[in-house]
Amino acid sequence: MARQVTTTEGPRSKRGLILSAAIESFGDDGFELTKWASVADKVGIGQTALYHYFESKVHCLLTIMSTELERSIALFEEAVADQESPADELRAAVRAAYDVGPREVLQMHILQSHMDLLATPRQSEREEAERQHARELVRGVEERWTSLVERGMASGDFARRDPVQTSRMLLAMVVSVWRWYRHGGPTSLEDIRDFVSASALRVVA
Amino acid sequence: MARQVTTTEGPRSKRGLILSAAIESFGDDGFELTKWASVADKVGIGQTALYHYFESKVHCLLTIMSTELERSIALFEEAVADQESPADELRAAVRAAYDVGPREVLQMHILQSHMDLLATPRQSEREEAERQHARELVRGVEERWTSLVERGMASGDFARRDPVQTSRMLLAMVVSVWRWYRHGGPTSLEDIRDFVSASALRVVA
DNA sequence: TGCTTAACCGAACCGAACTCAGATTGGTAG
DNA sequence: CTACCAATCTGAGTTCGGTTCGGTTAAGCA
Repeated sequence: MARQVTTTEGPRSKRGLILSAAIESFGDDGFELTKWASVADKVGIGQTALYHYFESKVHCLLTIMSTELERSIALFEEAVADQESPADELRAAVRAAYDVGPREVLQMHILQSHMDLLATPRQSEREEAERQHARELVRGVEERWTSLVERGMASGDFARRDPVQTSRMLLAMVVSVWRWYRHGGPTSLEDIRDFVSASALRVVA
Repeated sequence: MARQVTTTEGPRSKRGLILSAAIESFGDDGFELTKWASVADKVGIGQTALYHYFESKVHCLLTIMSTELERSIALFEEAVADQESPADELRAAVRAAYDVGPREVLQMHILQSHMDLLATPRQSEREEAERQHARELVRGVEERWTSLVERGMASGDFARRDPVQTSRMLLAMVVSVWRWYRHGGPTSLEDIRDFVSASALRVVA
């Protein structure tokens, strides 16, 4: 019964507003705790209007996750390019990972908290497509970190070890922050970034 | 409207069976995807009988999380005790973290996937109590790792850095595994344990 | 001015967690 | 052996929130 869901953005589309509202609610209160209807309220439309833009609450969540993954990859690519050494690449990658505003903090938090949603297939076609897409992006992130590590090992800058496991450790350190970090909290992102950066370099040493 | 929920185990109590069934379902299929009623089916009781043992589906989840946290702490304590050096303590702690059977793998997976549930208060009193308890246990885990790190820094075995941030990095590496590891998968827990152990030592170097 | 279609809505639907008002059952005291 | 109490369990609802149905409104455009 494939519902009609607008995929191209019209001029008076509220898709962006819905996404922003959802990111705030999902990020602050949690996905399960936020009522889908409350997102509609925040935007100022009826609940059913949401289904003009997203097939379901989960579809909206998956969209948020994909968006954030795409942004992360883009920033990673940009940061890593034109670096002198693998060590510089690693530093740049970590720096890029924490080059975020309040909104991206929430998005990363949402992403990390619902990663396991990507593991099991979805009933609806559109949701499943979005899930596959997000999965590919996650894969892309992992591959980029792994190949960064491999470059470092090849050049002799990093110690030779299993590059997949190594990149997993690095990624674990980098993303773990989003589980507890809150914008405006006691620790600054700069401090975190520097600490993670230094730790990461020691892991590949 | 506090419902009567048995807290002491009677001889014909099915609490343990329910927990086992729930761990399997929550772990394999995910908490949100498993129908609470299906857990009742698995045990062979009516859906409503569940409420004799747990106030809600979430209460059951929180109980599983607390149980696993208690087990982890106990094993940590046992492992760390009587070690020669802080480095040995660290090795022992990592070893203990991966000293698990199939059931504990699922429990750790469930625990890690729903950590953020501990962040926001619950409506029901009993759920809230269980949540606070789990929160305290998490705090306990963090404190133990931090104090391990502090001991190492004090003795000069570990480099002097922020012990809280350091322990966060270590913990991130150790627990990140439970997000992707599945019992019977391609990588053995021994390999993982050794790799994490070595990486952890480099982080504190 | 009519036509198309993105955008929207009220009312109804439905599934799954949960409540209610009792019924069994097994151990135990008399 | 019987009466009784507490633990254990149940079928029949209720609730709540995401979702569907069957349309209406309004912006852009020939």
